[in-house]
Amino acid sequence: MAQLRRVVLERLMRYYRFLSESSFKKPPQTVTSAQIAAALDIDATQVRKDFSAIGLLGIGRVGFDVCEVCRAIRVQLGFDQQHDAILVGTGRLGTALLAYSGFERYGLRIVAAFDFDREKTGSEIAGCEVKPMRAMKPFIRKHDIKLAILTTPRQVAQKLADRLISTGIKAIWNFAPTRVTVPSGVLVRDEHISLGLSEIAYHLTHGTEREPESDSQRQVS
Amino acid sequence: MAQLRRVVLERLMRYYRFLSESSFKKPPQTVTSAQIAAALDIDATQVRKDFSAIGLLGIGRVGFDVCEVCRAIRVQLGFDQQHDAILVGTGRLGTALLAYSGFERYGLRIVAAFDFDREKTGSEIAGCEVKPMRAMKPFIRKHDIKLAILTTPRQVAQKLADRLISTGIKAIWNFAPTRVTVPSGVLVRDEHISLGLSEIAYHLTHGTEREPESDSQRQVS
DNA sequence: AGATAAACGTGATAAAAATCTCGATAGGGG
DNA sequence: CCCCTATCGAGATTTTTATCACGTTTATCT
Repeated sequence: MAQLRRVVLERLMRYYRFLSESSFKKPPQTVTSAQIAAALDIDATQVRKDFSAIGLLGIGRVGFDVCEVCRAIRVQLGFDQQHDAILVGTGRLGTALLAYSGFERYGLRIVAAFDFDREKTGSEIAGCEVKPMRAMKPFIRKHDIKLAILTTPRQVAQKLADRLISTGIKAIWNFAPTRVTVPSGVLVRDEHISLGLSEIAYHLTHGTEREPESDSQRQVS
Repeated sequence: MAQLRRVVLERLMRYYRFLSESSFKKPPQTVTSAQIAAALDIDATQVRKDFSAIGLLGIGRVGFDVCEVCRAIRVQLGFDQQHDAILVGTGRLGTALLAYSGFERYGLRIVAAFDFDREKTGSEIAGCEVKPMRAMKPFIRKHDIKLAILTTPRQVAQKLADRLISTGIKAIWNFAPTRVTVPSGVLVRDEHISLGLSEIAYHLTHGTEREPESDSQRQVS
């Protein structure tokens, strides 16, 4: 199977969330591409193409089996496998992520948190132990951790990323408000909330006068 | 000037952050498109095209004036104007956003927070008063608020969005883990962190075997 | 001053993403 | 049983986004 592109992965996630939350799991447990398309504001053809890309076939006049779709997405995105992660930086955002229980359904479990601050180490946040930074390297090695969630201040983000990678981390989910550079073979996903602000500020500043050709709902993501 | 597309706005934000943080503001205060390109992993031509789109011209053999670039981006993205926002839902993520002081430089100020929880109302979070939900409508009207930051649980997000819009809100920055549907003329920016998880989980599950055609650094977002 | 080279602006081109079109398939009603 | 139509699959097309190619501008060196 060909490499799935990022846009496809993100749409798969959207389909998955929609189908998990929706009432389509009641009998007859089928959904059409048009229904998904309408709910998520995506073209129906696009939905079918994405499904086709992960080997899902629908049936004419019926649609797709919801359970089968969810299962296929789980397999593709690896939600069935348990991924243990550590979190680095227990500021407010780090704390919020530790407390968020929604990751478990995607196979993600945060097994430890690390911080420089002596005041914090030793305590627990949302049932997760906060350890001192010097304990990080042995912990990663011992538990063979592959993913780190970076929620530190901007100034130390790159330095910590380097440290994480030298210890064997293969993916970094970066919430620090700066870009992090990594060698090939390691994945970084920068989650800059400030990018969203560019669109919002622009919209508020330049008013609502977009081309009025469409009266449909306006949605971005 | 033509409508700027979302990808362009996001890149402008990245340029702005990079130039604000960087040392290019020292004399001679110039930067070349190639320098920006290298730092942000964007093609240099793209940088020049984006600058050209907001009316910025560089000079051959020199590059661009850093101050002028920053000013132009600020003007385009409206960072010079003050945008007052309210925050709805003072859970952990809401609290983290209230405490984040980085928005001010983009002209965004959170002037009040609202919550259903009687325990929280009346208190202050990071210097921002938490008010009861029934005070929301009069507050929006009185202060002519145009932007709301939505950090509620999934179940109430749509209902509150509807309420916000009926009161005159023109843009919603949605951090609730669900999609929010709005009428035309209102902007929603959904900030789903779980979308990032799709890419990370896929990478961890399917290993690092991407096409090895490029030995450059791997960076997304 | 003229040669040189770094950097720009922009039209042309390529690649990626989204959308359209249409023949095929399969339930449901007569 | 056969028609009708909702739905699918996938090739063709369009739109958007990114990259290339190349002529122009401008500081620096001799």
